[in-house]
Amino acid sequence: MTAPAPYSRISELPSHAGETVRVRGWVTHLRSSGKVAFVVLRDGTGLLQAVLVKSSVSPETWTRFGQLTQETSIEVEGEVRPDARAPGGFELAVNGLSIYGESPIDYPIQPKEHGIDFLLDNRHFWLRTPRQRAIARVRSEVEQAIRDFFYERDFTLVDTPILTSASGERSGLFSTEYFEEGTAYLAQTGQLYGEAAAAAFGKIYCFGPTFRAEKSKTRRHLSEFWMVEPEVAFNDSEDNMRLQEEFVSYIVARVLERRQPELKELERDLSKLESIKAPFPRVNYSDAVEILQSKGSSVTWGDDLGAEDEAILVQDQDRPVFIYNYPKQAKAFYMKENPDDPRTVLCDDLLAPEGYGEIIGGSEREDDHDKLLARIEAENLPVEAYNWYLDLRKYGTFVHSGFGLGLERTVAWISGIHHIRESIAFPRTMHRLKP
RNA sequence: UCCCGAGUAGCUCAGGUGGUAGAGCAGGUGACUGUUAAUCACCGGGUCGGGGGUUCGAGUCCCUCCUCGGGAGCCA
Repeated sequence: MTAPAPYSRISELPSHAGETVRVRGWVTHLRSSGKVAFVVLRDGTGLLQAVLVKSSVSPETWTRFGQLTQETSIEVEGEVRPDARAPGGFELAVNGLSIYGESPIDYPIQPKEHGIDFLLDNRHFWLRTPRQRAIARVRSEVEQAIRDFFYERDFTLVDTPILTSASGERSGLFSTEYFEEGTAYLAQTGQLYGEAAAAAFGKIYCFGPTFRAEKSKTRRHLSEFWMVEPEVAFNDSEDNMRLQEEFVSYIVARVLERRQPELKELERDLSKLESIKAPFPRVNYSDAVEILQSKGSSVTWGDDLGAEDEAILVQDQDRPVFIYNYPKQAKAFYMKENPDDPRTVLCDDLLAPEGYGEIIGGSEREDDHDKLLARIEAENLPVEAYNWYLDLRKYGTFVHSGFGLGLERTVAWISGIHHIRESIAFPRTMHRLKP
């Protein structure tokens, strides 16, 4: 009795040419020509064409081929051999086939066009398709690049709470009951906690899911999205922007270096990514308003910039653009007043090219206790919830800056996909909680 | 919340001026020894989103509700 053939993943097959191996996976295509049959299977590392010749397999094996349907999970055993006609250049000459789990004929995803509602309802299956797997791998690479970037630069990762009492942003909050403490809110940002941690470690970042109950229905919004937020003690707003452009350039370079097959699957124009190198253009908010007005926009000084305005500012740019120092009333309470123009705050938005919109919002934080307290009161925020945050300005206040980068927007931009919902495995949008 | 658009077979869609529905793919059966989203022949498949109205008659016209999509605002 001989030992069973070893298992191999599809990507490893070229190194097993001439050997007999077993491969496990899911059926993606079936073709039959009477006495020769082809099974294409997927195992997450690639596609394998397995060939069955009726005269050289057992009758039982031939019968089992007839029972296969799309997405049946199977094991095939056979000899690996090079063949130019096979996808990947190698195929398996099958001598054994076993079925792990059958798949009824009503498997919903077909190799054809589907509508978006149908695909989102079947997201758990949609993930199995080549394009969606490519996006997910780009996302995974972006996340790893984010962690490596900060690790290499001696930032400490600090995980911040998701259940919070105070919020950092003004937009919609998800709430839930919290024991005897009243209402808790799902975090919209980890920033305030990050600021506390920056005084302990100097350089920190947090990275996790954040929640916005905004009733937004656009291709740039999710109600649950991932945000990475570094916070650096003694960085001013200029240092902050330099960190941002270095960070974004690093992420793009990493994906270009390691995810070529995925970018090819996504038909991404690589030249658009290759030009993403620091430094990025910087446009002062006031200058931006003048530019926009000269191009016919109706914005007036003091307004936040709308989606159309942002599109105008990035058109013809081959890399992201900083818009910095917005009016105070357009921005959050924690941003530091600009000493050179107190109507504005020291902050920046980083707008991605090709119409992907704002991928980063950053600022120097208000480090003056009294000014910060005045802003909290002016916004009618509950001061008692911010006492600990105000304490940071009372006990050894320090210049510090940080920013938040939206992971899904960044992944959508790098992948070149139209809608942000495909950049996370199970998107949460206004009208979708399943699957 | 506001402004558009769409709901017809499992999926993607077509159905001038009202006369109770079609195609492609998927599925079933058969043929084929090298297929690449195989090909060819035949077969089955529908509460036309729900409700109300006009009409002899509504997928089609009117009202209403629901669902979904696109966009705006807000933001990452």
